[in-house]
This record gives sequence, C-alpha cells and structure tokens, in this order.
Amino acid sequence: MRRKAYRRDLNALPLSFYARRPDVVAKELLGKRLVRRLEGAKLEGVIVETEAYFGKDDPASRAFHGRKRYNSPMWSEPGRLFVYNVHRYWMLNVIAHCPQEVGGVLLRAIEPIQGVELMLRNRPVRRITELTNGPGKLSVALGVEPSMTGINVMNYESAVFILDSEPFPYSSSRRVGVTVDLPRDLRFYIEGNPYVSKP
DNA sequence: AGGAAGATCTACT
DNA sequence: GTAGATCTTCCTA
Repeated sequence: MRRKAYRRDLNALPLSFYARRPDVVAKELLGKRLVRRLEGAKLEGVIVETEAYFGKDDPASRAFHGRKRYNSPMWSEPGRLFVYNVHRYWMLNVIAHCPQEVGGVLLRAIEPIQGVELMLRNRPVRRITELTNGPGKLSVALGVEPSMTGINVMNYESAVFILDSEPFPYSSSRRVGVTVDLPRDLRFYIEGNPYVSKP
C-alpha cells in the first residue's frame, strides 16, 4: 500500500506546537514560513528572528501588569495572533504558552520568498534586505492590522498562517530595545541571515 | 493631561 | 554607526 510522503512545507503546525513555553516556540519558529493572504495574493517569508515574552513575571511583557482589555489576547489560545502598537508601528505576535499560563512570540524579521512586488508596494525601500528586517517593517510590508488579533495561524484559510519546515540552527541574544529585561537570552535569530534586524 | 512604549527614519559626525 | 525626532495608542504602573 502506497503511503503519501509527509511534506513538512505543506503542513500547518498543530496546537501542540504552540502550547509550549514561549522561548521554546520562539526558537522553533525560526525557519518556518509565514504566509499572508492579501488582495488575492500570497505574501510569504521565512521567519528569521523572534523574541519570547512571558506573563506577569516578565517586565517587558504586555501581560506584566495583569490582565487588561488591551492585553487580554495574551491569555488566549496558543496559535492565535496578537497585534499591538509600539510607537507608530504594529507588532505581530503569535500566542504561545503552556496550559494555564500566559505568553507569546514576537515575529521580528522574515526573509521574503513570495509576493515581493506587493510587499514593496506596501513598503518601498531601496535595498531588499530593508524590506522586512524589523517587527514594524514586516507589519507594513505584509499589511498587518490590529484587527487581525485572534486569527488562527494553524488554519490555511486564515489571512495569516504558518507552515512547517525543517528545524533550523539558531543563535540567541538579549531582547532588542527592552528597558527592563529578564537576565537571559530571549531573542532568537538565524545566524548570518541578511534579513535579521541586527546581527 | 502627561508619559511611556518590544521602533523607525533621517541627518549627520 | 549613532543621536535625535517622530507624533500612535494605550496607560495612570
């Protein structure tokens, strides 16, 4: 009997992938493919940089001050989007935490692999490596809006979803721009990738 | 009303 | 490379 070969790159990640500690999920999201449906097109990129955020014990987390209206999506089911504002930009996060806990992963940079023309229309830049090498930048390029909070990235029908791929080796560092940080590395990135926001 | 924020852009030394 | 301006969204820590 013939068995169809399993193709990682054709499959979404299951809930069990996201229902783990945010730092573990942040590491393992590197190399996965982020897909954004926009105007009938598919914009796609490889995730090359992430940061993990925890709950009430993490001073840099949106959840630090307890549950409020603006941060309540941090408590939602893993695998959902949470979009929030910093300065003038929207930050794209995927909720990721163990049961009964709180946390998420900030998507900080992607390497564009499909729909680059449309991304460039959204965010005109001279050098292609400047297109999506930062959390605010990738949100502009992909047309991310706060109304996308709650979207299920495990569903192919969603406006944003994530596809599996082979695991990728990673490097780590302190989180970027965080004024009061935890004493450990919670930023993860693909070493040497030109689309990382900073080496 | 005032201030802070997980950032980005510009204009320079 | 780096300082300084930017001018949104949400909070009152």
